[in-house]
Amino acid sequence: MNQEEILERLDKKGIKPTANRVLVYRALTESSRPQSLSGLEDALVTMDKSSIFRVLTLFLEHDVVHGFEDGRGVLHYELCGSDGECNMADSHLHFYCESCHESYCLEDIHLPHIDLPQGFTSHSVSFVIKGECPRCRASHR
Amino acid sequence: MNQEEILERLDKKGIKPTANRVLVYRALTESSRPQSLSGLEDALVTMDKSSIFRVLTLFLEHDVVHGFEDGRGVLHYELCGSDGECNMADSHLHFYCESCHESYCLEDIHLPHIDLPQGFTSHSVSFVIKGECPRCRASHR
DNA sequence: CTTTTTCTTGCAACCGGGTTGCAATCTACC
DNA sequence: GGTAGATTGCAACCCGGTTGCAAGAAAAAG
Repeated sequence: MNQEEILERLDKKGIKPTANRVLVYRALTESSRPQSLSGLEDALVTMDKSSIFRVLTLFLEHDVVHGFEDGRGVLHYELCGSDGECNMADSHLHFYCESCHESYCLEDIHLPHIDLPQGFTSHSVSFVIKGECPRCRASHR
Repeated sequence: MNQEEILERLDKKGIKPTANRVLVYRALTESSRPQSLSGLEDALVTMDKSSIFRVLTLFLEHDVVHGFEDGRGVLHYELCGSDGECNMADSHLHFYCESCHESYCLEDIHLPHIDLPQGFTSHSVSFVIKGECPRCRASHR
């Protein structure tokens, strides 16, 4: 994704494209997997942790990215594919590798529908499978 | 559950029943819902946080309790029902109330089976629905 | 083009859950 | 009772996340 496309995407989501915001967006596009705050800190040495955090918070509010927990309490951020309104309902499963600490989107597996007992209201769903990814499995065998 | 039963349960799991361990166990039985470390700190003012933590860690290792994350990165502990070997496979869903920060066991809803893509190995599953519990829903309406 | 206002950023400090080193205490066994 | 090992409390630390603040950059007003 080139500079033009990034600027356009941020504009569509209603975000003023500062240099840092473009940097964070680019770092996310350049990674094939979702990134955590600390992963982005390593990738963006010019930026302060708090600045990255604030950009990510802004991105979350504007549905530029989605966040999910990796099952240890660490938030991972993935770019939202859609251009306009984003439909969280048909969201997919994530896998967290306990060996390399990377997370994976399992796009093909979408979240099962759950009927909650009477009185419970759902705001969001956290569903992550933890284990070992193919890469790590291969490397230490 | 009385003192006798607690001692017996700990013994069956291979844990020497010190006073503190019994205290933690009792606190867990007396709560109808899973507890977090900080919840137990409030309930057990005589014990130090680190002691509670070490007891819980021991309990986890001996399958006296199970832990799950509430979707904010905080671990909640629930007593394991079984006396002997505990079968994590038929584990159930949890609900976390974002309003009162309590978690609920939805015993009736067990985790769906997921077929992972080739090469991925699952060690554990983290599946929590976040939202508002009946109690909170009722209280602010 | 300068001034004013607003937004954005880096720094440092803080927060809370979790974790550890260590010395003091307790327990079990001789 | 005396000693070895287990258990505990305290203080300190770790790490991800978060905030207050003052400096710097950008946009709006004059």
